[in-house]
Amino acid sequence: MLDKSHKHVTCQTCTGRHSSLLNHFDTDELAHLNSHKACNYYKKHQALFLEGSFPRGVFCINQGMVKIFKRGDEGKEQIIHIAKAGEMVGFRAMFTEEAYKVGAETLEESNICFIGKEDFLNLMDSNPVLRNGIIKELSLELADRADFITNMAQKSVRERLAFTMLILMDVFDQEPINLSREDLANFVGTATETLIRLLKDFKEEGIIEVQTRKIKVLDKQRLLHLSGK
Amino acid sequence: MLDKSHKHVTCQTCTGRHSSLLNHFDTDELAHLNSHKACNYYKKHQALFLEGSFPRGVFCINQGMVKIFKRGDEGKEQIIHIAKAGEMVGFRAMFTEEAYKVGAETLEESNICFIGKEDFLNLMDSNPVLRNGIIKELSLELADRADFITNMAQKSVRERLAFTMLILMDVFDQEPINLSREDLANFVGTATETLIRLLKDFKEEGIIEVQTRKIKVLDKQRLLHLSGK
DNA sequence: GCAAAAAAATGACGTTAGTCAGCTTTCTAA
DNA sequence: TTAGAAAGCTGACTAACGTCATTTTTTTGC
Repeated sequence: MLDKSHKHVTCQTCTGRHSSLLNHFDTDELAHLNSHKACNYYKKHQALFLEGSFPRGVFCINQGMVKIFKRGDEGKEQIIHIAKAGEMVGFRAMFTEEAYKVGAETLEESNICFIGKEDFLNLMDSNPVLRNGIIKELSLELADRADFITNMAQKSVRERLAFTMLILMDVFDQEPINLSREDLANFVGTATETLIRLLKDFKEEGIIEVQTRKIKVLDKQRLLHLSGK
Repeated sequence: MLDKSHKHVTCQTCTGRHSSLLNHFDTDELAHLNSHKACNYYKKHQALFLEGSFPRGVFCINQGMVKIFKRGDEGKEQIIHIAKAGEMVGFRAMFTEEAYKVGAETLEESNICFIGKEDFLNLMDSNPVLRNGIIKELSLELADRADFITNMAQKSVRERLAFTMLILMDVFDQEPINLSREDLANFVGTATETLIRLLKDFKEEGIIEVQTRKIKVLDKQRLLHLSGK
């Protein structure tokens, strides 16, 4: 349980920052950032922003996990990305000057800071390292998405599940994967029932171990092999 | 047939430029750009760059069309995007400082200019409008890709074909869609045989008219409806 | 700690779309 | 102009996966 009263995370001591786009900030910049941000506790399943709303700034995940998703025509979610501590979300739409094309929601209770649009754009203007970091980040994500699309188009659900579990192992670090079956299905891009059946197969094949909703990977090698890499 | 001898397209008179990232350039900038670029004639099916190679600059399409694609594990291409006159390709990987994750190849004979990495990065450094234009472009493409992924995951092949044809109507402007069945299948994300069968259905339903490989859309409304928008 | 609600699991069934094999039309280059 | 190659097309078959209906388990709030 996170401490809800501990509202002000300080950027100077934020552990996620070191692996983030803000990792190169110097003392002055950190102080400035720290005084211009707002810090918030989010409970599980709370929205950061909705598809269709307009961006007012960027979110910086201090602790927790956030799913980025898009709703298809029948209302089914497709999860595009899961962001973890140190990542920033919500800045892409800020640059397009359009409404969000995706939504963002916490997967667990989280501490998330907010930097207003003005402040962030000013930071970018005055800080070429941040600027270039963002350009690089956007470009990396584009390459990732090309991969995602190709997987969706050409791999079986079984292969995609293996691939998705490898991504999730990275997101959950050493912890067991802890997502609802529905979220998992919506990330893989399949029906919940199909996902459940495949999980059962994986379990019977000794690839994973399941405790209610928590999934522990026993055989990463097989996942790598199954996913076709 | 393009004039192969006409090797030097001048930026000042390039028609595609007005709808491109370079549309705001002033006289001096254009002159500088013009003298720093190289212009090349590409024949049909010629590669601009290969997956795995390293970027040396950006390509600016003066005339023609270029497919951007990624190869899946079994070697099958997945087309991610089709770029037309006025678009720039190849700059995304330049920012990541990694090898290309996608390949690019002309779909028809084309005139394409090349701007070296150094020159282009210098332009970006000194020109905030270009810089912001690129950030915006990257962000827009990311939103597009989220859409693409969701379509792939949730729509039937028939729906995806309708969706793809709408995109292609835009790419081919008023001309009939002119792609090989294989490229079309690789864009929709299906087997060539399935694509051919669906085209036949569309034809019988009066949605399209087919002349050998050229496809003319007769009923855009139905496509919109079919694609689920 | 219990009742209600939500999530997970299972079974039966039908459809979609992929594969393979063979045939026909169109394009290309000598 | 024509032969060979490439692209396009068709048919038969089947596996993968989605849907719907129902049951079981887990979670949640009082």
